[in-house]
Amino acid sequence: MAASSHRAAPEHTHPDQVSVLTALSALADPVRLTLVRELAGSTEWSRSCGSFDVPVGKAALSHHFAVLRGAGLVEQRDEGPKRVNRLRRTEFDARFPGLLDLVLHTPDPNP
Amino acid sequence: MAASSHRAAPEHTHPDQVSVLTALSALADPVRLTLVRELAGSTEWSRSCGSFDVPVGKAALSHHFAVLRGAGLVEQRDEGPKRVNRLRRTEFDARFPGLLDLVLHTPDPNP
DNA sequence: CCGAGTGTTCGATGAAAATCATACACTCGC
DNA sequence: GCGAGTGTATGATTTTCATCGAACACTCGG
Repeated sequence: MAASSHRAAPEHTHPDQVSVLTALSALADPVRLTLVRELAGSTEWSRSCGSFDVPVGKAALSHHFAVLRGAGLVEQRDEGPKRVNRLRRTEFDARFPGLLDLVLHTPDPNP
Repeated sequence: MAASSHRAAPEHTHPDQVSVLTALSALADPVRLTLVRELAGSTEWSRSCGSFDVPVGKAALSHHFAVLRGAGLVEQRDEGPKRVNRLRRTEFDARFPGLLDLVLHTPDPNP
């Protein structure tokens, strides 16, 4: 039979149901910004939650991924014991054109 | 002689010195989002701080304008006893192309 | 020179959000 | 079925942020 997880599938919010305020709030955090950027530079479904280089414990990390899911930014799927991620580029771009590009390609000012 | 204020001129931050995180954080607040939107629909320098329809006291309002100034979103000038505002559209657009348009023209999802 | 109008500053308060430590749930290789 | 690896849930702590009230500063018209 098909290999399937007995674990509860994570709840996802489609970008179309996300308000501007929620989208901005989700991105207005240094840790989540790092996650999104690192995710954008990786192949889809290639990164598990624990594979990101952020200075927080795994509980906080789990929380941040929940926020990103709720903002329609990230999709997750269970793969064995790991939960792998994908940036919802096309869907999010359709809802908020240019926002991801901006966040990904705008360099910080010189101090 | 030229009419001049003896009041301390407000400190302004140019959008070029603003980080993505700061810009997003400034916009990720319901009150400030309202201010920016209302400002976008008005003639430049036509709105004093107190002329906005937001449900906060004047102390909080003053704080929000300080944040908007710090994010390079708003420019202020003293005009008599009032402090009048202007949305820094061109400059902010040059630094964060599309962000203001997005914030101003993206409708909220149907509940 | 007063008084009304307008904003800012300060200190305190309260609510929201991030974080942690711990305990739990699930998957898989051995 | 154990045990390691991975992520979630819960509860407590901390930090951050928005807010308010009151006091203060400035401008202008009388």
